[in-house]
Amino acid sequence: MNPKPNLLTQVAAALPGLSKSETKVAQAILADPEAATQSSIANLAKLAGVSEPSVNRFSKRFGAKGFPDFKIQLATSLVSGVRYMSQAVEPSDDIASYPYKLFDNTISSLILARDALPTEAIAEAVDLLSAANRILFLGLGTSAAVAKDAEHKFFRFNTPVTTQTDPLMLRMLAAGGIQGDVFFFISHTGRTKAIVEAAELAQTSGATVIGLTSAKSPLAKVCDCVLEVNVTENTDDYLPMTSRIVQLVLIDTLVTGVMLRGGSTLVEHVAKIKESLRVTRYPSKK
Amino acid sequence: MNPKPNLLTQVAAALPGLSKSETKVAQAILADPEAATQSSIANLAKLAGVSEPSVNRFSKRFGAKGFPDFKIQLATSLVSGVRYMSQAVEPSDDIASYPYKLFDNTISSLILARDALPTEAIAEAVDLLSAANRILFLGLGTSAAVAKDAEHKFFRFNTPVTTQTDPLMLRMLAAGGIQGDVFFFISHTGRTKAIVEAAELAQTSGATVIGLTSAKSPLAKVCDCVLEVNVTENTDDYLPMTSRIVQLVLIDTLVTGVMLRGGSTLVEHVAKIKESLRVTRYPSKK
DNA sequence: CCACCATAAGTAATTTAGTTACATTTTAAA
DNA sequence: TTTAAAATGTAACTAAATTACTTATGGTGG
Repeated sequence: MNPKPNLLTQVAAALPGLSKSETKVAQAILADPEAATQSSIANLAKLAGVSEPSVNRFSKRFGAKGFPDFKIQLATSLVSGVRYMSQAVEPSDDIASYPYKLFDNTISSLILARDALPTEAIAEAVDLLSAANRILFLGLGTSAAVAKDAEHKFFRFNTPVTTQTDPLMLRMLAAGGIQGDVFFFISHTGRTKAIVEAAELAQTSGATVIGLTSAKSPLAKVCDCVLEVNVTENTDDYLPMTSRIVQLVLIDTLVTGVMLRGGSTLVEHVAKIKESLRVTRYPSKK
Repeated sequence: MNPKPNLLTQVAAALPGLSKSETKVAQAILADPEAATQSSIANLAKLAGVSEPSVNRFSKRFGAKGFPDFKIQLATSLVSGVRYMSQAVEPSDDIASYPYKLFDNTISSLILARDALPTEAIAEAVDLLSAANRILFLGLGTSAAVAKDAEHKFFRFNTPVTTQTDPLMLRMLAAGGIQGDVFFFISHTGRTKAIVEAAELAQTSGATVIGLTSAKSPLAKVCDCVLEVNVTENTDDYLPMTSRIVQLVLIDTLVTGVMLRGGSTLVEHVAKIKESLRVTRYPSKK
């Protein structure tokens, strides 16, 4: 089952019930688990100040076949995460499996995305967004929700922000773009005609065009700055889900980048806006 | 630095450049990496049909000190994830650090959320949503974007779906709720007055009230079914980000649950809707 | 086309690591 | 205080991994 008890946690939890030398071993491991996965049984025994068999017994107590096996389990538990290459949801899945599969899939996608972040493009996009007089987040369908979220975030800065989902309005907006405008197009496939056409219009209008899309897509070709997000959705029958999550986190990254660039002034401004919401809420107990 | 190359990926990537027996070893490992972490060098050598030193050489080729070390690295790489619990973004962060921090934070939150999933509540919510005559996703501010996303997802089913962000409309909607309506309120804090009041109204109107919020919040108290999401945002100065991601993935879970419950009929229905979008896109090359 | 060198793979010996069996010590109870 | 059970250590043993060395393979220049 999925909620895997973390070995390190287990060791910590078992501490009170352990014997003298076993406690020593546990403490030695807890002190530097990383090192424990690297050292031999002799080394760890010396470190803990006990004999080798004590370490061996300790290992077995925690369900390992022996010390080497224990080390492997320990190494695994040091990485909090998900089993790699997660699985697609199947009709046979039930409540005990599909929620975990979904979370694992999403987490995997984020990990893959993180390991292939287009940092240069991010830096460039932050520059462009920071310098913008007006920002327009444009996406259709699922990407509309992403655009809306981006609007909410960027709205807190001093720059005017707009979103639009009507294709005709989109065309008009794009055609009327001027220098200082940043058109931010969002499309997972990068092949939605209305979006690509609007991007082309915006491009010729003199505005800056940023695309949050997959590499080499038609949309990517007409952008000044492409934020590549390559997520392979493993859902043929079910709905695409993980790509927009990655998009959202990437937008968080941009927001953060713009804030960092803006310095304390911007941070204060945002804090003021945040504070304005306080009265709309019931006070927190603590 | 952060982008840690996954050992398994590395092995797969190196395949073309490997010698005959090394390829055999690689294939044996790739065939069942899990098993490889458990077996001895002799065992793996036999499995791959090569000699033990070949396996040893193979291990060293990938930067390990020896075979046992290789096994540990392999075990670690099977669990891809985040090493340390999250760190807050600081003003001193630059492009090389903050994007990774943000992704890591998000991933950590998802892992924590996954390990504390309210499965019973999810199952209940799936039942309620499946049986609904009408579903209303209601959230304000950032949660409005989440509601919009939920609407997009559930829209694909046969059930009418609505979102609303105008507080007055919200009150009226809630007051006019009837049996068969499912009001789905989204609020990270669970203390937004407009939302809590609407939930109270909906509750008395006879409709079903589901809340996607944090435990023990005012909103949670007035719900028939509470989907608890406890994410501690570690952003005082910066913006809250990770909570909505967790919310979105939880909504994905509900969508999936409803689909699984609906069986092939519903899957076909969704496929039909998906197909209807094809003509709005430029065709994919392959 | 052969010879030779370089690279690759295997064999066997050696070394290292880990485990087991047993002896000793400690601790707690009678 | 004696005794038995649990805990720990010692030393012998077993298994695993590594190294050094030998044999095979494949490619290149004579």
